[in-house]
Amino acid sequence: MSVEHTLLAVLSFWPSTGYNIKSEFEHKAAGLYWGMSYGSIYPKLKKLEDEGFIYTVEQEDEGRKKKLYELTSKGWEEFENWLKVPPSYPVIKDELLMKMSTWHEDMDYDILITHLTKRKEETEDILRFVKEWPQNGYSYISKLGTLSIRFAEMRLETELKWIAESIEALKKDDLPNGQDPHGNTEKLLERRRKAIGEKKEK
Amino acid sequence: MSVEHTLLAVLSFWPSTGYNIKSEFEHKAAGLYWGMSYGSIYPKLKKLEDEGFIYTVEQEDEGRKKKLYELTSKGWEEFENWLKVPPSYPVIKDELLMKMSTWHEDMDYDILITHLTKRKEETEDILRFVKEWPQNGYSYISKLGTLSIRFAEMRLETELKWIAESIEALKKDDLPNGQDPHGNTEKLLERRRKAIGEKKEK
DNA sequence: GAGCCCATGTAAAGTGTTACATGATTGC
DNA sequence: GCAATCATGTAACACTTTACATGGGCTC
Repeated sequence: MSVEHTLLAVLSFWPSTGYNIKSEFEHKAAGLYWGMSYGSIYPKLKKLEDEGFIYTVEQEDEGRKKKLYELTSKGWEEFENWLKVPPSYPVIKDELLMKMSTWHEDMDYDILITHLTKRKEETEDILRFVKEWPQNGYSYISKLGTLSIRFAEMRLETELKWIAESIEALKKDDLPNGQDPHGNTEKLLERRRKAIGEKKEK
Repeated sequence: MSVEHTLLAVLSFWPSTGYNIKSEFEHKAAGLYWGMSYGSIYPKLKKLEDEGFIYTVEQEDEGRKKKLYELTSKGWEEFENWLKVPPSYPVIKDELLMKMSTWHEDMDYDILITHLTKRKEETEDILRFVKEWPQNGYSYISKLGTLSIRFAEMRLETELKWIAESIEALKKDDLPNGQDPHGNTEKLLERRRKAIGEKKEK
């Protein structure tokens, strides 16, 4: 029931519309929140309303009609009970790590360096945002929110450090030794060459 | 097509069975890989075989009958083309951060400390595994695999550092100031109390 | 009046997990 | 002989995204 609880959590800050929730999640703040599409948000909001966790505060004052949702007492209770449940361990899907750790020696390292460089730029962008966010003067960030953001900051900085080290190592071809007790590196290259019918280069 | 490519990547190391792939992913190595269930693995392997990316090497020598899958030349090609595609930015779903940043001041901090402590233990377990893995003498880890593991190590150590700092801050009630230009903290507590009909404590 | 952002919603397609069924072999 | 592990597979369910439909207001 995680999407529902995320919605309750967002609504705990202040009453919001479905559209608004989506935009809040758009810049998704470096892993603090994760994205949701309208296709999940609107039906879930309706469901939460049907079940009595939230209610609509119709708004028409600014010309546009929109549906503001607010938590009911049942909604607050559900939200707070969810807060008390020990969180499950985070899931990280990092394609770069997957690719890097399955990269093989007949594949040009330069392409990998390109991937790392792209990642570096993206991470720098997010880090810049994360650093400015708690000082922009208008966003609401609670004391504990600041602690969470501190984590994002530390994590992103660690990542940049690792990227720099990795690019260095790749450029100098100064890579650490792996662990290959059964000569797998060679076997892999042989299997590959046999399969694609290539003769050994170098 | 990400699950498919993950399967090709795993098979690039050596021919494997569906069962074997699942076990490889079981300890999922700190975010380097992510889990898959039999319900995805077996149908996808069949699909990949039908499409000519992998083929079966029937095995019956050890009593048990199992289906070893190996990459075809088309499979190697597809795998390597996938390696060349710039990876998308990682998705992190961290419920602890979500809960922490939406925690409010009428919720007992002790529970949050419990969550952090649990997370600390889980992270320590994984870190221990990650550190021993490249030195256990039997696992195959390529040079680039070692670099990836280095990242996992750094990330986990950063996390532990942040957890320690956060627990300290919570215990001493020495939290950083947030950013609250519109008095949202108070508004939130008022909305909540109004909703659940509680009078202000403290 | 064209294009863009605000705003709500749905149907179909895609993707994945859970739970079960089945059966052989190994270790105690 | 019984439990655990090895091994393959599927059907039903859950969950999400994609793509579309709709319409008002704002700005140039």
